Amino acid sequence: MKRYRDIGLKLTPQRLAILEYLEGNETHPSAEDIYAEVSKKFPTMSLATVYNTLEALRQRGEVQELTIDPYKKRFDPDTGPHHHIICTGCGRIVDVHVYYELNVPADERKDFEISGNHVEFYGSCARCRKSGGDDTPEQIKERPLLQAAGRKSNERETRQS
Amino acid sequence: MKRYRDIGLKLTPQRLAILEYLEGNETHPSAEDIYAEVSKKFPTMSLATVYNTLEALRQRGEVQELTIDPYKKRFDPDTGPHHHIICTGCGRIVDVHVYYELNVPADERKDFEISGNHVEFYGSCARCRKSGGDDTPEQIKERPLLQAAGRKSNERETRQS
DNA sequence: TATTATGTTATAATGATTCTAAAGAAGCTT
DNA sequence: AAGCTTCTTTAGAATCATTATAACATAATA
Repeated sequence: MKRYRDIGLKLTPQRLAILEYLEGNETHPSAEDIYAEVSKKFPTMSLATVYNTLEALRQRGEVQELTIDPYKKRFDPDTGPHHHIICTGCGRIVDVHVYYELNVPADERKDFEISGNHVEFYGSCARCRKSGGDDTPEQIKERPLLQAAGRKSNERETRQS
Repeated sequence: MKRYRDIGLKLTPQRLAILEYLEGNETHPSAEDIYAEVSKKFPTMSLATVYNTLEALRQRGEVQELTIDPYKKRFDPDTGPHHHIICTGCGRIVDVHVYYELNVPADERKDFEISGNHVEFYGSCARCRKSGGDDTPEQIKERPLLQAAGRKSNERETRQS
């Protein structure tokens, strides 16, 4: 990830710590997750700083905001094109570095000009399949994260691209 | 959409109105949108009723909750498998009824058992491309909905499925 | 039509995120 | 290395979407 100075941001210790935590991180942490970790090193730090920094980075294309988790935004330092699988049991997210050719035929495009795409896969991770979800966050225990109904992986739709 | 009784829900005028509004609706409304409309007919109605009903329907697989809009949940009465394009200018969402074969190779699957998928396309609608986005919601004017960085539609990733 | 389980309502509570205003620190400029 | 200016941090309040609560109302059913 580029150094802050290169992208027009002042370099502060807090930002460095956030950057360091994010660098190569594949857990797709929420702002809270980042705060929990980074505030160990900077106990007086404010959650707002995390949000500020994330937003600054996002605007400069240095992190991407994932909307796949209905409970909160998750952040991904990998800004290259890739997709994700989310565990509907515990919310764990992993990367899928596969390229899919996804064309939208004109009659389905409704006059939109398409600039990008992102595939969300739903599934259940090894741990959740075994353990009955012991480490499942409370939130999810109460209201499990359901995938889009009917979106079975091998059901067929209208046509193939 | 099935009648409430068939899915174990009491039929109330409020629910009927919500159902009616949702039936065949392709705008992917938020809870607030639904409330705005339905409360015209039932002025004493509470937003909570909308949320309750949506949640009840969701649990029974009668609507699906979309997480594509970072500002709020959007609801879709079409529970068959399909995908979406969201306008990064104004947040409008349209359906994409196309089937894509999306296999995740074992080495990218990280022990997940995949049960479904959903493709989010980002783009800009005809209206936004012309009008400079005059009808863009305040929210989005202030902080435009950015698509995942680098997720250009024709960039190539690791491999093709 | 009485009973009972459910649904509705207003309102309070929650949780994630954003805003505010004051105090602090980076990065110049000298 | 001191001063300035501007950006950043901070604590805390504010906001917004969403969920919970508890009293009241009503649909389903016998």
